[in-house]
Amino acid sequence: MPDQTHADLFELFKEISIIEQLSRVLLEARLPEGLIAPHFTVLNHMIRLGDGRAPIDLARSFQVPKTTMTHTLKGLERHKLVEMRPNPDDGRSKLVYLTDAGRSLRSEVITALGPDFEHFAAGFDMRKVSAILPVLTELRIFLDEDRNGSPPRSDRRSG
Amino acid sequence: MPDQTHADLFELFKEISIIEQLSRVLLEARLPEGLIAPHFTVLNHMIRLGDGRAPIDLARSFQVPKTTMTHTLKGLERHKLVEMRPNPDDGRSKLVYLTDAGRSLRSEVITALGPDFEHFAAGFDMRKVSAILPVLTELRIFLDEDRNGSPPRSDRRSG
DNA sequence: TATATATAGTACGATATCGAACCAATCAAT
DNA sequence: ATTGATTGGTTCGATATCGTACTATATATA
Repeated sequence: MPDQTHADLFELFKEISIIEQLSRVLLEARLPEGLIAPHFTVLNHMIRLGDGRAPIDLARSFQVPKTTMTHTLKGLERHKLVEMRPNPDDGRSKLVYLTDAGRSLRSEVITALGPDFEHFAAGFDMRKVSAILPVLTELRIFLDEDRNGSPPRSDRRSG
Repeated sequence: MPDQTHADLFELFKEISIIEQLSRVLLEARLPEGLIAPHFTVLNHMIRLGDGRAPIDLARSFQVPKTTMTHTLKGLERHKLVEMRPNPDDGRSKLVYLTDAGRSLRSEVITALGPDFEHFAAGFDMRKVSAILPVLTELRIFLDEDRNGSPPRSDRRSG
């Protein structure tokens, strides 16, 4: 039997995995037909951190293989939520830009989530959420920086 | 702009989504070829809560469509980590049992994660993990119970 | 008992994820 | 400038996820 530290970490990741799944289902229930969580996540990321990045940068940010990002971006393109332009500084790469429709959709989804959030806040002590948020952020940053030290299993990092 | 409650919840689920993905990559790096996180998760679940349940029960527990669970169990069966027997009490259903190999594998994976956990504990204040764990559990329980009040989008619930 | 409804599981098709292999462009080292 | 290694992106094949539709069995109700 592992020690308490191991047990806590095991439990931590188990709870997080379940919460991720349940919250993903909630999000996807508010997305238009044909879009799933990764599509929305990419839109949100670009609005927050700026568009005009290369797909490979997005793949790194989300820690997914570049083939996966290619596929996700194709979906967003098909729905006219982003558009791809050539990168004037590098003939190999493209740059991803949000369309007006992309920006609008992101806002609409957030609005549509409002009642879900209200319902949540009505049944759960939001002070507890606020209390754990900084730790989760710290945790995410730690894991995110840490992975850059581990050998990648494939082209998940940098190709 | 949504209020602080909305912003916190949005942030909460975003962080959890990222942590889930990073931790899943860590777990899968320790799994044998051909097995991914859901396979391990099902093994772990059966060891903790007992085997001999029907696939539909597992699907409900993990909040995945029953077709997904069928597929996951097929993978576990192919690797001889579980075996399916008919349910003597219900001709429609089967019961899923762990094999010795299944039990062993689960232990081995946990052992293999040991160094990862040690590394983690060396770089992150474990008291913070212990502190947020009860809230995450409470959160998971809330979401999990809450979903039973919402209309399902398909056969994710109960078929 | 007969029939309608509900449930467990599977088959199938569409899309998603991901690793391997590949191409074109870039960069590094002469 | 030439050559070799690296990098961004795509193609392709394997597996995963999920919704729809279907079969078989069970349950409810006439």
